[in-house]
Amino acid sequence: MNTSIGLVERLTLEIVATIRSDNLQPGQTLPSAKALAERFEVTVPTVREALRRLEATGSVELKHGSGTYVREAINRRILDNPHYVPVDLAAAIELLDARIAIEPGIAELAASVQDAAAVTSMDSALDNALQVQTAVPAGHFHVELAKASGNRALSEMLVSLLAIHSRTQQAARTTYDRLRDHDEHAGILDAVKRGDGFEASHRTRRHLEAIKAAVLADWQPEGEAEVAGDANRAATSAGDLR
Amino acid sequence: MNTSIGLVERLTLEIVATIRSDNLQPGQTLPSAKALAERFEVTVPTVREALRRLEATGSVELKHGSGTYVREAINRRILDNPHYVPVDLAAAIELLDARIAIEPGIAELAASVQDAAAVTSMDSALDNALQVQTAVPAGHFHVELAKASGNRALSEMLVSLLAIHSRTQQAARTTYDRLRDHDEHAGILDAVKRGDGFEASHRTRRHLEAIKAAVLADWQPEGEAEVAGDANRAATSAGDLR
DNA sequence: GCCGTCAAAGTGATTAGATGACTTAAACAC
DNA sequence: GTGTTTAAGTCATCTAATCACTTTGACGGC
Repeated sequence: MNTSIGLVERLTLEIVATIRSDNLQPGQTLPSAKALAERFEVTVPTVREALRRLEATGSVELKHGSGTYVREAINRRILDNPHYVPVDLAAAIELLDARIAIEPGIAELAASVQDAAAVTSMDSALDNALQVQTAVPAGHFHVELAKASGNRALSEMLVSLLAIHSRTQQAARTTYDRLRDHDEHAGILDAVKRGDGFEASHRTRRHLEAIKAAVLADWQPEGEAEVAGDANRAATSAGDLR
Repeated sequence: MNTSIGLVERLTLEIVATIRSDNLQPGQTLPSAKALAERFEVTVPTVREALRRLEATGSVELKHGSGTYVREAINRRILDNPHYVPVDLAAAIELLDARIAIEPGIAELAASVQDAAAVTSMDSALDNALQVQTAVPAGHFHVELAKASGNRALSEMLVSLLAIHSRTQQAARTTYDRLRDHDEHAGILDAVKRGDGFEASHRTRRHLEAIKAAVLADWQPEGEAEVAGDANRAATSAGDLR
């Protein structure tokens, strides 16, 4: 009866269960594929198929010659599709619209929760933004804001949106000013600190709508201007979709 | 240079690419594993590992003895983690909070978009709800509402939330009345039809908060009352988290 | 003693071939 | 024409082996 699902899928869930029961944290290594095969009384190829499943969902990482490592996403419930390919500017706008729809609510929640630790994280995210920026970093202001809401489902959704965005990004270059970006973030953070949910929500919405407007404006000149002034551009366009 | 990613991951992306370029739709079958192995000049186990990745993300389904089938999720960007296990009542509340944070915005969007076809879908979803209910059906009112927003990222997020919820559900039984549920849906739909975004948003929020309140109230009696009146309960508790 | 080189062991990556189980549909008998 | 049987195609799993990469520790030069 229980065998209505395949051996591989069952094995996958068993591996996840042992990761949890053994309290393995992200960064730690799983037993070798051979060891897992013996423990669960299956063969190595079967184990590998199970690990590939977990790899696709970001739960583990297979490092050639090194081992299999637990990854953060094992604790996430909402993921981005790692195999999704089509990325154009329309998709970028759609993602921004999605953010406009959900982030004001997140900001409002964050203001009502008032988590001290989360506020600190947002503070440092504010500074980080003026430095270098990586792909979808922990320390991203909007992600920290979502975490401050205390609702993991919400922050996971935002992380997913931003992850997708980072793959779309090449198509959507923005000229959104870095300093303006910083100022608006500071305004949102201020409202959150004061516990003013309405203001936080409102500012977040305006912030994202301004970014969207900037993206659309940047889109207007169509084919041209694509090649011009890369160096100059880089100085002002780094603020980007945050 | 391009080989910084493994053979399996590259193969996975190539398979997705050919599914798209061959315009294979959900329900159609992929070439056999052996055929794929020959086409991409790898061996069958390697192909299988790639297919397992796609299986984990819901992009394909491997049917024993039959074939490999394309599935809907190949067109989704946001997914639920199929390997996520821990599910308790606190998680259910968190998911409801997430819905409260995002669905009002979705309803507002839907009201402003005014897609005729989507409204029709919501109409029939309204009726379906009084009939039997499956897991996370297409035809679910809130999903159709999200689709009516015209933003796929939003509807995908909601589908993910509900999919997670359906796995959590056993822990969270609600006494939310089916008729009340229907009436509130009708009210939201009415507001959407009128293009009254504010009203649609407001009603959605109240609707979800009422459900949350019902879930919490049901939780109060803690350990007791869990076993009592299953038959009676079933008559009124079917409305559930919609 | 310290540090760099190198060899060996451990681990994942990929291949190869074979067997079993399940599904489907065509061939066959009635 | 209908039902059963059979055969082909397909996924599922296993066994066995080779290759490639990483890490570590021993060895020897400095």
